[in-house]
Formats: sequence, C-alpha cells, structure tokens
Amino acid sequence: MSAAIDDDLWSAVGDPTRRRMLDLLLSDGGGTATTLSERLPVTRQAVAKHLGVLDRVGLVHVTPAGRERRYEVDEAQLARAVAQLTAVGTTWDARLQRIKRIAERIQRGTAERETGSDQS
Amino acid sequence: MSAAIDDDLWSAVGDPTRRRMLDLLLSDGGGTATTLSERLPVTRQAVAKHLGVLDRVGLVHVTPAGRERRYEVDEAQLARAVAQLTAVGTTWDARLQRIKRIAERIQRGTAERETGSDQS
DNA sequence: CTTGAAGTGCAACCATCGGTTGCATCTCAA
DNA sequence: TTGAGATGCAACCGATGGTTGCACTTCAAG
Repeated sequence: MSAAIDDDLWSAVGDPTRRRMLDLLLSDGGGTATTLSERLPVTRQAVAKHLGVLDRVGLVHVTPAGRERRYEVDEAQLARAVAQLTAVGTTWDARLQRIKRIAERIQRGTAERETGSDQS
Repeated sequence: MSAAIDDDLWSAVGDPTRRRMLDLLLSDGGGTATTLSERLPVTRQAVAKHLGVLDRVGLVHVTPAGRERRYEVDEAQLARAVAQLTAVGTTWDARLQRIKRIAERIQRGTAERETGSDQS
C-alpha cells in the first residue's frame, strides 16, 4: 500500500545534490545552471543534468532569458513531493507503533502464562 | 541547513525496492532473502545485496538460524530515518509558506505603489 | 551414511546514473 | 567584429541495481 507512490517524484528528490539544488533555488528564488554550480561541489554539466531530471518530473520550471536559462521551483509539485515524504513517514510510524502495541500485548500474555498455569 | 543529513540513511531508504522490503519486513515481522524475493519482482541475489545495504546502515538486523538468515527491522533506526524524512518535508514546507507570505507582501507593496505615490 | 533439496554466498557481467572533461554553439556587449 | 559569458552535446569513468551461473552449507529423508 504505502509503496504505490509516484516513484519518479521520489527518486528525483532522493538524490542529495538535487535536494541541495532545490534548497538553493528556494532560498535564492531561482537560478541558472552556472549560478547553482558555483555554490555546489559539482560541475555545471552535472547541475544541468540534474536540472533536466527535475524539469522532467515538473519540480522546476525553466524560463529562457537571452543567453541564460533561469530555473524556478514549481511550488505545487514540490508540495506534492513533500506530501509523499511525510506519507511514507507516517505509514512507517503507524506500523512501528502497531508493532509496539503487539509486543506489549505479547509481553502481558507471557507474564500471565509464567505466573499462572505452569503445568508442562 | 536542511541538507546536512545522514545521507547514508536517506539513500538507503531512497531506493524503491528497499522501501518495499522494509514494508514487507514490517508487515510480516521479519523474513529471509528467499521469502522476500518471492514477494518482489527481483531475484534473491538482488534482495540479498539490498539486505546487505540495509544491514550496513543498521536499518535491519540479521539472525542466523540453521541454514536460514532471518532479517528483522531495527525499529529505532527506522524511526530515525522517518524523522529525517519528515524533517526535510517540514523544512521545505516552511520555505514554501515563507515564499508565499513574501509574495503576498510584494503584491501589497505593488498595489500601494500603483495606487499611491506615483512620482518617479 | 548418502543423497538431494533448500538456503546462502561469491563472481562475472550488463545497464543506468552521477560525475567529469573537452569542444562546439549561441548571445550580449565593447 | 570580436571576445567573454552561458549553454548544449558527446565521450568517458566509477558506483550501483540487476541479472545469471556455480559452489557451498545444512537439514531431512531414504
């Protein structure tokens, strides 16, 4: 159930460099492959490839301006990605808590059996 | 700031197959490479490699039993991973909302300039 | 004890991906 | 026109997710 997710969106956000790029684009309010690469430990070409990926899944949106190509974050799509992250998180959270409750129940059952009828 | 995260943990959870494996291990309460591969669209060897990755980052924990190697989820570590997911999510959420507020402020400022003092 | 099936582990191989370097192309400004 | 700034394209490299093939342990049945 919880795994039936838009895997393209997730894997786009799954790369650490792409997350940092999104961070930069958000805090700077947009940028180009060159400006991003100046603030990242990778080359412009690597950044360009990542921007291509982010563009394909709709997380960013490009505007040609002269000899520049300015990229900006698509807020709605990023909100979707955030929703998916938290969705997976809450699903696992729920399962972990359910497991915890079951474990406690078993504990109680074991305690009863240990103190109560002890005939082999 | 939001990118200074335990990248090993994140990338371990970043793979869709590994997420499904964690799902299965949680719902079944553990399993082996063979039993998991029977319920996944990949071979046992691929599952074994993934289990190795999950084991290295401490997300699962193995118990040899005869000719089997039973894997179980380390709940505490998975809780940490969940925390990281939601942390990134809330960070982006906060930024998106901040951007929204700034946009509104600019809108108001533009409106004032358009209606009010018009001297260049 | 032997035999065979079940479960694993190891190694080679392939495709994809993140990253690099090198070069060609386009565009703005002097 | 000429050059610097920004981009695009292509070849290459290493890591990784995936596969197949084979050897090794272990349990159980004969």
